[in-house]
Amino acid sequence: MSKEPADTATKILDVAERLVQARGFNGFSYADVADELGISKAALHYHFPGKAELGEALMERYAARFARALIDVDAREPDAHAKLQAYARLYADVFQDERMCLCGMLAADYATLPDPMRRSVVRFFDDNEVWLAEVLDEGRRAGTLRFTGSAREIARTIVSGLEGAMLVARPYGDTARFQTIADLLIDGLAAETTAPARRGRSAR
Amino acid sequence: MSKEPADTATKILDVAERLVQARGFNGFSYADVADELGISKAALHYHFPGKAELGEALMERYAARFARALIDVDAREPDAHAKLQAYARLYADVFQDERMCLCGMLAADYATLPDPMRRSVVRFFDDNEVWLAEVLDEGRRAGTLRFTGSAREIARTIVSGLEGAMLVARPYGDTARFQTIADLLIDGLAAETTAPARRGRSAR
DNA sequence: GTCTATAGGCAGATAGAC
DNA sequence: GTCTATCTGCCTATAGAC
Repeated sequence: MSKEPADTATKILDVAERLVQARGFNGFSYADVADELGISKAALHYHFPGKAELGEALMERYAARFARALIDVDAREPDAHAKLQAYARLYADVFQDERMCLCGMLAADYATLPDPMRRSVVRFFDDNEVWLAEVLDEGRRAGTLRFTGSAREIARTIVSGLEGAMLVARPYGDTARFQTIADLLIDGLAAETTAPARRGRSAR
Repeated sequence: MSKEPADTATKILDVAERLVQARGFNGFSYADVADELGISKAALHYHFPGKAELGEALMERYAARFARALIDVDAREPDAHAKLQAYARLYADVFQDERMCLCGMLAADYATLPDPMRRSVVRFFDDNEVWLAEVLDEGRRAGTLRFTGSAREIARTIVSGLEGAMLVARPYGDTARFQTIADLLIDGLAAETTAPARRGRSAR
């Protein structure tokens, strides 16, 4: 399903997305995208008036795609721990050909971003934390996850841990390096036992 | 100590470092630095022939400063857990006025960096992992840290966890957000108890 | 929708005077 | 060491023909 020829706007977004994920928002140009697609820069400006608008469209599509992926995970995985692993797999899937998570990359470029893009980046992290916190609470209620303290704080640790794992593993071009860290985060922080910040009794 | 007037080269490095940490390597220009110091771009080129050389000098100084800081930590903190906390504090100190860790930021810009800078970034992460792994092993031997599995993998999780925490917390301009995650990483991953990846018996 | 042509600005960098 | 002046090239963006 959904394998139509893909119109120009979509092709532009595809190429731009890959370039931003690999090189950052200040590391690619309209010329890069135009050359790769064999069209003129003016054609890009027809579809996206300026780089700011292109960036917004990029974020909008990425966030929507990610939201759909989370709904899929909720539908497919019954267990909270499995949901966390599926969540980490979403990141692992992105971590190909030198790509960062789009929002992780834009978080690095944050100081130079136009305001609408900034808001999208923050919203992305917020949404992810909310989803993760719900999964964590759900797992704790069901007994498949054990942790002490705030689910929201664990959620933040997972988001930033996965973003950081991509950031640091990318220079090594090493998927296994990312995966090992992701496993430690998920299995160590949220499953089986986790040490509370101070003086908590250990689970099990 | 060491509060001499600071020569031009040092002032250039100071300004450039802050700009790179805040805006990324592709988000600042010679003109930015020159304007802020009230000198000409040509003067910058006298001290650092090109942006690549400036970047290398930036990395060199940053790595040396970080290495000294680790030696200080080793000298001041007797306990492995305290060393980890002091290590996290090094990151927290950097996390001011919208700054990222220099190497975290350059990891994001990695695809666009000249080769010598790339090597410096990787070396920085390698050195940090080696130091952390030694602290972790030392703590395990002394009984102040408890974890199962490879110290090197835990070390990688800490490095990327702290880098990711900076990356994600920065858009919120929230130091507490960073600190909470750092505490969870250090106290949860390396102290007291930590769950092994699969089916391990829990410590304590 | 896509093109060519071009504007206008800023990037990194150099020459040569002081 | 630092300056002014300048170069060349790329950047984002627009105008107007097809």
